[in-house]
Amino acid sequence: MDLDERKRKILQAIIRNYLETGEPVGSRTISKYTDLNLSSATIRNEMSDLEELGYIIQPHTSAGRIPSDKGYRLYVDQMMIEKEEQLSQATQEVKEMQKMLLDREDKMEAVLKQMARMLAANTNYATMISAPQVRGNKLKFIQLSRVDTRQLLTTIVVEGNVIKNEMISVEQMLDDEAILKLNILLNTNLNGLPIEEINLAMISNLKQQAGIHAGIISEVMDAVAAVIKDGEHVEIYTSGANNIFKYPELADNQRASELITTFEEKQMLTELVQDTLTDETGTGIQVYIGNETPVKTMKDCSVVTATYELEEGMKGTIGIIGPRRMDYDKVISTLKTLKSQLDTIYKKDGGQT
Amino acid sequence: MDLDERKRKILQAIIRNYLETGEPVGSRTISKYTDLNLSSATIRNEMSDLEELGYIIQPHTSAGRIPSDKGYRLYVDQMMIEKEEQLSQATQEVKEMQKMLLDREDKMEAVLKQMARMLAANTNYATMISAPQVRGNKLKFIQLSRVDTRQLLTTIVVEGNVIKNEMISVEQMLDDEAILKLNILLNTNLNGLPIEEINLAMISNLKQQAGIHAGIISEVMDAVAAVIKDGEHVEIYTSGANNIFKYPELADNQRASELITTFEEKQMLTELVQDTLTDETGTGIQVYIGNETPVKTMKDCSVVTATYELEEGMKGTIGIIGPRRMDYDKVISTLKTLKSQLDTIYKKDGGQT
DNA sequence: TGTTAGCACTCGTTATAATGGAGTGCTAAT
DNA sequence: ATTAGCACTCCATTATAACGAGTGCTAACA
Repeated sequence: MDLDERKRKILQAIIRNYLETGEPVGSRTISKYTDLNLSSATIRNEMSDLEELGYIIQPHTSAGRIPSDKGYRLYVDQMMIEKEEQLSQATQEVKEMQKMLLDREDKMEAVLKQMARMLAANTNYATMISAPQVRGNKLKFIQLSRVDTRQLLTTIVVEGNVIKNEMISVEQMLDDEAILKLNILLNTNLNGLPIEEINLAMISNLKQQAGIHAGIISEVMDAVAAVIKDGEHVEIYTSGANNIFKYPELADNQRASELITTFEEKQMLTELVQDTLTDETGTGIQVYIGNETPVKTMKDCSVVTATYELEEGMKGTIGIIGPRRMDYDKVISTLKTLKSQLDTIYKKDGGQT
Repeated sequence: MDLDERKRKILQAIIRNYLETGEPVGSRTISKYTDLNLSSATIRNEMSDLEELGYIIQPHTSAGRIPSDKGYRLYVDQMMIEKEEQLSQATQEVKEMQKMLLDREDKMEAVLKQMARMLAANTNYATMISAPQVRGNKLKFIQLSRVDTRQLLTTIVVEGNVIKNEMISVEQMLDDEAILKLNILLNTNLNGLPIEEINLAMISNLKQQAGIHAGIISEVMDAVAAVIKDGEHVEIYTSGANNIFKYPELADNQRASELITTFEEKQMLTELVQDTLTDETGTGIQVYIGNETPVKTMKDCSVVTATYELEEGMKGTIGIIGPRRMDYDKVISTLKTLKSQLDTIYKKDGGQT
């Protein structure tokens, strides 16, 4: 099953060439391309073997060969091994990003959006990036404040510094003392509590203690519930969707429409994030070739993802989506450095909401 | 310059037909289509006139005619007059939306996104919707709370209920009294103040009073500044960009790529919002045909926009972007009813952040 | 004077055929 | 095991023809 040295070299040459040109590559091309001086006829024989083994495909008789998914897979795996720990010198674009990331005072949302845009511009592929999923599930702080005669503001802070505000309208006016009491009630009972431990009994207990202000407790608890729900929702930013038009094999109406929809709806991209986060291979980089991707609309694409991690448990995903014949080398090394940048820069004390 | 009754009828017939088919329409078709019994030859003469007047165009010598922008313009204007105050019966889709809008407890962001999606699904065009621009510029409430030994939370509420939170890290621990003092300081000085009246002198005054906690005041003021900046940034949601692939005249790579980029970047859409908000025609509905749109990448599209208004000054824009041959009638009436729904439902006490 | 039938003409679209060339597979010679 | 040579395949390109929808114009008609 193993390929001998020569076959591997030829396969590699085919793939390299195809990545550049996007055209099926013939034996004569390879015969000149490689340093092993062989005639086209010899190459033809080898190619015939490679096809039989499933590494390359002939679109039709009398055309050159193109790599199959299996071929790409071998190529990528091999590449990953060779490049191991080389961790490419920071390229120009990565330096730019680094500079950007250091500007931490910006909201994380803005940074991520900007990063997606930058990656897209630099790679000429479509990109996505998911915000770090907040695992923090302990209530850290909860407070009611009077903003207005008729309006109360609830502020809820969850571990990991997720902050949620909610306005509550009240009919009868509350005096400062009542608010203070409610605050004490809420904080003494809820502070430090894992969210899932808040149950019905506890809520009704709180309500009872709140007396005539039970209604307010209800609304506060609704807001807490909303925080949980928000936390489950994965925010995803995308950029460079238009890049798919640069690759004819993706640019026909049918495919383009599907892909654009996928990027726009983002819903389906969460599957990708999920898959990436679970299936950890050690390097934190994953390559999906063609049908391997969990998102079916991307079966004609390749996807390279990297997971990054801020504090304990806060993980996010960066993904690059391009044609099968994407420049895996460049993409992977870019992601690798970017990942390590993120990991180191954000490692200590996390971001803000 | 005015068209006689017959010419107008013919023009209308041409446009109607073209809207449906997307194909150049010939004289024979019209001869049968209309109720004025005329032979194709007569129609041909009339069409020749209409072309000379610039209302229709011949793509090439032996093809039918298609409407020019001027033709569309006449058609739309005429339609707007006829339909005036008819305010179409609520169609099925509008009813759905109505139901959705009543569900006000949702975040406005979610509602708007959902609405864009719905509109896109119902019309088969691309849609955009801008969040109501917050004009509220008075500080309503400002507060520091201790969340943690090392972290303070700033909560800022601006008129119109825009809420902003910011975490501030402190080195030396603050006791409750210090925080209380700071809060009093901030509120007595800033509450009810229009944001633009906060100047350097005032800030340095505050800092002086804060003594050793001047650094915290700085950070709070930064957060206030951020609120202003946020307010200027117009949030725009889009949906149904993929719909452009349903119209061959927009679906070629060049155009599609441009349009997709426009939708993705959203930046350029703000021009549209701006234009819509300023140029008020009374009805609140505006129609841009082809080159009339302020966004140059949409020169092959038509855009119909509606402005909606919540409280005083809080205006937003809904836009529908489709091919020149869009179903103006349906789009306009849908937007009209939707607009009035929004206007009435949200009119009293505005939404939340 | 407005309307219509008739007809030659235009021109994009579609279908069909012809040509070229890149690339293969196989065979026979080295 | 390698290679030169050659027949063969099949896509892509180009050329050619046939088609037909639609026009403009003219002449006849009410």
